[in-house]
Amino acid sequence: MELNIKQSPIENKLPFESQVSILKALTHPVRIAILYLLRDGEHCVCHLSAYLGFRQAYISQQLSVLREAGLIQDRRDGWNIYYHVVNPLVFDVLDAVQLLTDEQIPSLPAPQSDCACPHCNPKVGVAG
Amino acid sequence: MELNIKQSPIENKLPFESQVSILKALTHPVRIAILYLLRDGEHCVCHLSAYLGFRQAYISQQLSVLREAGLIQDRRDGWNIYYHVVNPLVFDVLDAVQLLTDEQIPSLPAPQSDCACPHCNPKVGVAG
DNA sequence: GTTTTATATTCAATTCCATGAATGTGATTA
DNA sequence: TAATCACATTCATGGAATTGAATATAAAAC
Repeated sequence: MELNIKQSPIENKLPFESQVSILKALTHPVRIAILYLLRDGEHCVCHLSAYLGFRQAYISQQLSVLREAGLIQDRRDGWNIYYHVVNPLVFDVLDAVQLLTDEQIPSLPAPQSDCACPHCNPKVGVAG
Repeated sequence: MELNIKQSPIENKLPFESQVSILKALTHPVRIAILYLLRDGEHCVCHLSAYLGFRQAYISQQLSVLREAGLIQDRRDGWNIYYHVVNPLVFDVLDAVQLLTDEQIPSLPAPQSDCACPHCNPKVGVAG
């Protein structure tokens, strides 16, 4: 592929389109934070919402951006939908950006509100 | 730093702000192409303009975005202004994104128009 | 000083992104 | 079937990014 930007012969696509679309999905503090939370495995939406302190609908909006970029996938289990990172190479991108900026590595958050999902409350509240 | 997004105690800044600002600067095909060209060393604006096939003013606009993000710096030498990458770690970011997308690595471009800068035409045209 | 040369900036129009609010959907339980 | 639960989507508005066109600037040569 040539670095000639203006025309790309057949497909009429700019080069770096894939890279740009990935980067666009990453260019958002909440979405980065979601990926950090998913670094230790899958989490349900209510979990992400509780830990980040945002409304569920808002988290869903951000999840949809990451999902449409192909960075995460969902899996239903009963009432909950669990999200996980498709390709852990995305963390190499985040790590590289973090190294470049030298911004501190965030630690795992304390939840901003209660999370009632089975992952957070295993086998609690079953039959009183 | 906590992953709590909504408030950041003193400075009233979101976490990941630095990362996001870097990623925003990278989220553009022409700017990525410029960085690829700068990977083999500094280049003047007319060189970048000729090789990428864009007007000089447009290239300057994109350069200013990269410059304000702290990714590149300029150096004047006579009539020309040469740009270079400040921190080569930025290429680790680009490489990581490239690995993630599996988009082909672009080769060095052939120029889209003539470039008359001293780097491209060393000691040519001096005194006839 | 003026002119030239390389580069930078401003302006304006359009398009794209962010996000609160409201509502919709699909699986589950009864 | 209806009700509930977790989650998704749509809509509307404000703000930011994009980019062509025109103009400005700063250094160099005269």
